Amino acid sequence: MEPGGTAEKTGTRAETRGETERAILDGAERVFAESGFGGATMQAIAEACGLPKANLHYYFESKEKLYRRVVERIFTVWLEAAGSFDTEAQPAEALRRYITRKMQLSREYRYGSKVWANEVIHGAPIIQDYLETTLRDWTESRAAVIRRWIEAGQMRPVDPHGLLYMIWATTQHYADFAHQVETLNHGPLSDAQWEQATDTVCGILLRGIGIDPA
Amino acid sequence: MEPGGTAEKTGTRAETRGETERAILDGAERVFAESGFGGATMQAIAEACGLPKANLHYYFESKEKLYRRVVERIFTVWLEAAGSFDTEAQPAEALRRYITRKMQLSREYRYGSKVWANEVIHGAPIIQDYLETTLRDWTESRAAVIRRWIEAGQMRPVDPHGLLYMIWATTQHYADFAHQVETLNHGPLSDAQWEQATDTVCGILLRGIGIDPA
DNA sequence: AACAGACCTGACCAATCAGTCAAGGTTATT
DNA sequence: AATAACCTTGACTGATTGGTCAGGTCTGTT
Repeated sequence: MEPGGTAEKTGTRAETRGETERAILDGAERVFAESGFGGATMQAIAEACGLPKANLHYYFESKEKLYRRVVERIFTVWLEAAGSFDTEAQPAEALRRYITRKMQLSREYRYGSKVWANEVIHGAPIIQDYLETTLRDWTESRAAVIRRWIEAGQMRPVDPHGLLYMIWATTQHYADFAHQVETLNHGPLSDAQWEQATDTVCGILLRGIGIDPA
Repeated sequence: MEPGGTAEKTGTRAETRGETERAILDGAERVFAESGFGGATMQAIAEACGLPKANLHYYFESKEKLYRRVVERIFTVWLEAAGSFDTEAQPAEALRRYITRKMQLSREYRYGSKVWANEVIHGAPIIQDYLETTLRDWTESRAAVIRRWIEAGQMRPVDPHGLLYMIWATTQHYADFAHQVETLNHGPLSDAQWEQATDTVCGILLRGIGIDPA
């Protein structure tokens, strides 16, 4: 069989390696999301990405190291989602963009979101350092932006952290609790339903902080 | 040793049995919340409630049966929290009461909330039937109440399900993501901080649906 | 006091898991 | 073509797990 394990055509060593690693990460993300860290088995991850179990240990030292990489990946995606806070001066457009983007990510990376939720629920045993450094810095800088908007009279005075938590909670709910939402909806959300959900979240949150959505 | 295992004084058989069962359920709730279903071990639960492992199997047939009882317990508590929907005619007071109560429950039953979140994240393998029957019925009846409020012009027209999801997401966030919140807060939330968080959630959600909080 | 039935528990099993390893295959380099 | 480095994998292992069970203890009843 080819070195890549799957059927891709030959590339450079580095390319092939990168593809294999990503395939493992994708499979692991889904299995960790569906079973949790303790419930997931390396065998199940191996089957999810079509590789023999021993091969996983060749690319990732241990189950824990693999898990850490999965969590780091979704964290990075989320951090990048908040460019709007820096580029937009007006809270209305900035927040609408951020919320919309987070809703997109909930639809696109539902497994990653679930893995993160799992990790935090269990007390963040693996990524506690990220919470205390990167996430804390990021949060404080965005809270400062919100505070400036309030001082400039561009929005109603609310606790910045409380507002951020509400944005995270409401948008990630559509990924983490997707199963519950889909059960109550008698099936997956359609494109139109995702758009409506985004509108509802944006509308309530923006009006809630005293901004009339155009 | 006494029949109750722990040091309580003798009571009737039924009383003692009830107390032991509750002690096991409490310990199991915490362990399941901290480690997930797959990660939790019967040994850890046994230690959490100070009973030998074999004793657990005397009171609860299997790990799965015990888990189910834990999930059912928090579900029941939540269902009872929504009396305000029935007794209050005005959306302002009804919703404020419901949100406040849910925030209280997030503080008081943080482990139960986490177990529920875990279960739903993993696709509700154990309590799918509850989602399709009890929760669905409950949700539809509350959505109908919200629709009546909208028709009566007592609140801005929003998707009732979307609003319920936002209430659940924002209130349960303070239980499920308590670890993240506490890390960013440099410690557990004080009484005053819980009150402020409740005010922020109530204020934004109520204004968001066009109700000016008195 | 004696009996029955409920309750308790240390010791034990079969199954499963993360991780290892040695042997063989493939690719790049000279 | 020869060599070295990299990759793949079936088979194995020590440790852990959920669950069992036989034999003991305690409680209520007669």
